[in-house]
Amino acid sequence: MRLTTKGRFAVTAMIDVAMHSANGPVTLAAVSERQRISLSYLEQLFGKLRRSGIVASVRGPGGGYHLARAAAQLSVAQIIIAVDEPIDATQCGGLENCHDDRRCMTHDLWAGLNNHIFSFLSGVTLAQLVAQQEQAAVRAALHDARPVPAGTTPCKVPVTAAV
Amino acid sequence: MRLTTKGRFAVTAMIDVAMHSANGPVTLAAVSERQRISLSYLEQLFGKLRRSGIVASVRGPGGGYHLARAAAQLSVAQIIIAVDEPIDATQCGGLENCHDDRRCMTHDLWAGLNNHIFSFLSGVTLAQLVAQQEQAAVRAALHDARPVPAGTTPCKVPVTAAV
DNA sequence: GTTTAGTTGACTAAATTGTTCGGGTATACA
DNA sequence: TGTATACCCGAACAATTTAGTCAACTAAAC
Repeated sequence: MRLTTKGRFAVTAMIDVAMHSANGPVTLAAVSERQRISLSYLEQLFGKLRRSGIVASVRGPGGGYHLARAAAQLSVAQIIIAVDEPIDATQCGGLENCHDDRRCMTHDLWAGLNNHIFSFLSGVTLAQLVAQQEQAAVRAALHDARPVPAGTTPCKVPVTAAV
Repeated sequence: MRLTTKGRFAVTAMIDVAMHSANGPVTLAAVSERQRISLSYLEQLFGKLRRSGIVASVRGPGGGYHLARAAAQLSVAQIIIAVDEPIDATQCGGLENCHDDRRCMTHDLWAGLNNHIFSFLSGVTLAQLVAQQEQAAVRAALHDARPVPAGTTPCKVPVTAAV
């Protein structure tokens, strides 16, 4: 389980698709414009998502992508694994000299941590993220209706010390 | 919170230091040899770990590194954050055009997920990993004492489908 | 048949990863 | 006082990954 910006792009795009798929398939051009992700990069990502059975495509005019399953059935872990190449076992990937117990330390260790993180992200569904996002949109709308307090910018995300 | 092999190297090295610091500081040369990580790479990583107050160094003969705090007080999250450059806010990093509410979606979203993963990895301490590793060593010793069943290799890590 | 939009592949600049090299400086010890 | 040990530092480097561009192709709607 790697966790890079690539997976984040994919999840962001998937949320966009989920939020706009009420009236038919969503084109990548629309996602690209809304989320400011390059169209060709999206094409690469959605190629993988499609081959992983996470989205389905409709070709031709009026076409686009839609979720292959219900948003509640799609987890963040599935999306990330679909686009992020699996991290290779690096040293002792079944090949040869793994008799030295020290070298296995890394693998045991990260297999365990991987499982933890994986099961955590498996529990986060696309539906949850969409709901969270829609609540944020409502808050933003209410916020716009009232005067903005001095010293606060609209997009002040609490970056939490560059976590 | 990024999650790459760099952070894994750091955590692996930290476990090694924790497990061998009973009799004085641990040299990076020893860690390098045991964990098969290049010495200069370790120097880079431990430079950051030291500047983050996670380890302390002793110079001169007999010197090396030791934990700056008790292993139970050091979390995986701290280690990873020390060595992994903070992921930049990419698009609207406080700079300018963030009035479009769509663009903030990414940030809100990942701030939330980051917090989840961060708090999870904050709960995993170095002491836990060391204990887990020592149990594994005991199991390996017992395993060596008995004949290995046919078809099982000593280092058969359950890779769990390249998570 | 023309337009729309997915599909594929090659190619690129930039960043990251992990390593190698080549020098320093502080300290224990003879 | 020398010398070996080990931390410290920075530059340079190949390999990989990231993110994006370009160009050609195919399926389907109208």
